[in-house]
Parts: sequence; structure tokens; C-alpha cells
Amino acid sequence: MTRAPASRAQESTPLWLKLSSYLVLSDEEKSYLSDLERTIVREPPRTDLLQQGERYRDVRIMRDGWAIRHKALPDGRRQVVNFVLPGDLIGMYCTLFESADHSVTTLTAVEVASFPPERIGELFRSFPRLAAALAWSGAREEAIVAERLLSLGRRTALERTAHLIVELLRRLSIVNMAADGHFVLPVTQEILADALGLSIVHINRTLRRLRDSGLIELNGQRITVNDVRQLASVGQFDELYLHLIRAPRRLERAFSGAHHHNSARPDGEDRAKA
Amino acid sequence: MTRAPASRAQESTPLWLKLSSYLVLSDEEKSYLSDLERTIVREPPRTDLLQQGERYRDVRIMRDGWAIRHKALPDGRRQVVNFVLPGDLIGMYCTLFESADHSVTTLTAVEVASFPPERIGELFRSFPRLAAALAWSGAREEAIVAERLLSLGRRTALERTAHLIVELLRRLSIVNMAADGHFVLPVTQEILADALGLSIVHINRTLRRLRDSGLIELNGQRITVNDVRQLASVGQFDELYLHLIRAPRRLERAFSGAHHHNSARPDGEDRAKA
DNA sequence: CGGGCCGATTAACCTATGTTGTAGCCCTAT
DNA sequence: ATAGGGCTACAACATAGGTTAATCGGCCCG
Repeated sequence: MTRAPASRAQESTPLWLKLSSYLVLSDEEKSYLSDLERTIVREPPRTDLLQQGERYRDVRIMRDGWAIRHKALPDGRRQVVNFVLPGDLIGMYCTLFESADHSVTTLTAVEVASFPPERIGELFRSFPRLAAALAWSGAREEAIVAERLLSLGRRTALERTAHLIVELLRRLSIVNMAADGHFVLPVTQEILADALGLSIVHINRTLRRLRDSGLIELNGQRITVNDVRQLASVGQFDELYLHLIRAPRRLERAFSGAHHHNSARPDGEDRAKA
Repeated sequence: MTRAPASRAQESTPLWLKLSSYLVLSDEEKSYLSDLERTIVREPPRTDLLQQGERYRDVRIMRDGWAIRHKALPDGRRQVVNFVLPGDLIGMYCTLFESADHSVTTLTAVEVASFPPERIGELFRSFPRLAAALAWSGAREEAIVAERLLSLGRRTALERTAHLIVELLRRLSIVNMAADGHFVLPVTQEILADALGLSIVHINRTLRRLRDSGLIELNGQRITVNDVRQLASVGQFDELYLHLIRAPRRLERAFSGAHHHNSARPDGEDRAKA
């Protein structure tokens, strides 16, 4: 996790890790990013970071902890749209709207950075590659929601559940929060049910089936995936939609020339992935 | 709806109509937009404009006709993610990805404009308000998908169906394609089923119930909504998620002063914005 | 030590929705 | 006009998943 190469030893934040999986960014871009994460707030579990119908203010970056993005029907039925993990942005677009159409609620204690939306404009003007990386992150978020739509519409309960577990595993490993198939899932079965469009009882049945078949193990909030490949196949998981591949060449080309790097050797950048 | 104040009388394209519902745009912005729609292609029904897994090229604007954005599982099960209506963009973000994670297929004969992705960069530099309007459009698209997720996860078949009909009615009226509650729905029941995560038989039953209760009428592809209010209430439709309200004041404020309308040249890269 | 609450678990039962199969309609092609 | 394809329609039956309700184990708190 520690990574202090140059004189100015910045930590690698989850957002940085995530964006780095897409574009190799320069030290200058890194320090701008870490400046965006300067203002940090801590919140306890079960706090609303954003409420459906509410007017919106700052953009936020999840640095540590979990949250859910969810929507509710007037009669209380609820759908979890997505999980907000470290490195994810909250309310990136809400500035464009008069009010939010979803809520964001913390599951654990969290650490979030927040900055005023004007800085997005500044970023687009001065750091086009960073801007592209952020746009990528936003587009990926939509792709995840679309894939979940496919799950709810066309996958069975077992498939959906398997699919979600593999997705979380993949997303968490990018930010170094999962190692050899196990991670902490700070989530009640009710929330899983709301994420997968199932009843709480049926999620329970489904998890039992997955456990009985030896595909996963659960001890408290720790989940262990014994055979990722097989679980992925049960869930018809195809990671294409996560777009984990580096930026396409044509895009890199579009930026070369626009990009003024002095310290960031596009080749040398040893990625301290692990 | 006609709006040709200056010498150059351009037609109002659907995209223009849609963006106008969000921001009042200048004539200059309008003519840049219509320049983007210069290259026009016509395609017959059942044509793939984009295929899952395919590498992506140009950004496209739907000018006339209907298409669907859909994803498929290896075994053929399919989910329609969204309907692409006139004024909608296709593959706006796909440039950022190596390959597309969904397909887009025409339902009717269509007319689409297409332009190379580099122009997006140009647009962001020279026409920040237009850029914001496009970003709004993209964000709204995500909001629609999230709302559909809520439908599939938590609404019953009847509710979902009612909800979708009201949504289409609203979206079409923005681009002047629906009048007093009726519009053309160029869609088979199979496609409706794939959009709502239902079987074709059950969609049939559900439409029958809606017809029997007098809420809608169907003659061929023409659908008439007799009582929008009641249909909306059946579907628990709350239009908040369509974000049809004009841009928030704070955003307008951010742009006033930033907006320089006289030089549309791509080099007008002066530090706009506050 | 004893309540009380929250979440997980399971059983028994129920229903919304899926499946299969058949029929009819309305195009268009020949 | 006839045949075939695509779509709608609907009946009969099957089942995945929902509902209700009861139990159990932690954990907090007095």
C-alpha cells in the first residue's frame, strides 16, 4: 500500500489506483488529484451522504468504507442501484440536476473527500487526461448499472448472486481491498436482497446454495470465493462491462501532444500493483 | 417551435429540442450543433448500429426513428437497456472504452448523424454550455437506466409496464413526437418483454389488463393513453428522474461571463468559467 | 442476570410470472 | 389464391421466488 517514490511522498489513494488502471497518469496529475482530496470528512455507518429529492452541493470521493446508492418507491420498496466503493465518485453529475433522484447511504464508517463542482471545470481545462479518466470512471459506473439491469431482468437468483459477488471481488481488487478471493462484505442480507431484486428470504436460500456447493464461504462479514472461475461461470460473468482494459490507443494518441509531461515517463512508470 | 431569428434559418433537430429543454442555447451554439449533425446516414430497420464486443468509432446522434440499446447473455437471453429516441446520443462514451458492452439495433428506418469523437473535445473547449448540456443528457440517460433497474427489481409487471409507457410518452413529447397522450410505439411485444424483464406471454397478459381497465388503447402500433395521471399512478411514476427541469441557477451562474459568443473557433481556448 | 432488538435461518404455504402449445390474423411473395 | 412468416392471443400447467411466521444466536444495556 505504501508507495513513496519521489520527494513529495503522496499516498496512493483508491481513486488514484482506480484511474491508474485506465491511464498512466503523471506525478503532476497525481498531485492535482490529491489536492482534490484535501478536504476530508468522516461519517458513521447509516448516514445519508445524499438524499433522494435533495438539492445537491459538492462532489465527493469515497476514500474508505462502503456506501450504497439506492432509490425508493413511495411505499417503501427499495432498490440498491450500486455499491459505492473506495475510489468511486458520488454525485459527479448531480450538479447538473436540480435535485438528486437517488440516495447514498453509508454502510460502514467512511472517509470521503469533497470538493466544489467548479473544480471539475478547472480540471477539464487544465488536465484533459485526468478528465478523460474521470469520464471513463463515470461511464463505467453506468455500464455497471446496465449490467445489473441485465441481471435483474434475465438472470436467475443464483446467477445474479454469483455475478454480484464476482463483480465486487473484481472491483475491490483494483483498489487493493481483496486478496486471493476473499474480502469483507459489510452488508446485511436485506441489502443484498435490495440490490438483487429478491426477497430477503430468497437471498438467504440462494447464499445457502452457494455455500452448500462449496463455491463460497461466509464467516461473519468475510466472504471467501473458493473458485472464482466457477463462480463466474455460474453467474455468466463476463468482465467486458467493467472495461478494465487500459485506454484505447486511439485515445492515447489524441492526448499525446496535448499532454505536457516532464516527470512522468510514459514507459518507465513502474506500477506498484500487487 | 420554429425559431429562426437570424439570417440562417436552421431547422430544430430533436437533439436541439431536447437540449433546449435544459438550457437556453444561443444561435451560435445551435449552428455548431447543426454542424455536428452534418453527416447523415440512413439505415433500415433491424440494423445493428453497434455490436456488443465491437470496437467503436464515431459518436452518433439519433435524428429520426427508434432503436434499442440491449445486452445479451451467451445463451441468448436478452435485456433491452433503453430505447434510443430522436435526440439521443449513441456511443457517446464508447470512445473511452476498448470495446462496446452493448449493442444498438434499429427498430424502424432511422436517420442518424455521426461525427468523430475528437469533436467532443473541441466542443468542451469552445462551447462549455453546450458541453454541460450534453453531459446533462448523458447523466439523464444513466438516471433512466437506474430507474428501469428500480422497475425490474421492485415493481410488478403491471407497474413496470405502466411506468414505461408513461416514460416514453414524456420523453417523446419533449421532441414533439407525442400529442395528447398518443404516440407510435414501433415495438413488438417481444421487445417490450425484453425491456421489462418479462416473458412475452406475460407482457401480453399485462397489456390486456391495461386495455381492459381502459387505461390505454392499442391500434396496431399506435398507443393511446386515456388517463396519463392514472396510468402514472399505477406505475408509481415520478418524473423526478427525467430531470426535465431547466438547469439549476447555480450552474447558470457558473456560465454567465464564461460564455463568449462571437468566436466559435476551436482555438477560443481562453480560460472560460469562473 | 434478564430483557429486547437485530439479523440469520428455516419451514410451510402461496402467487406472480414463466412455459408450452395451439390458433388466428395480417402481411408479402409468388 | 395460396403459402409462409411474423406477430398477437389465450388456455393449461409448472415453478421460481414471495410471504408469513417461528426459532435462534448475538449483542447491548439496564
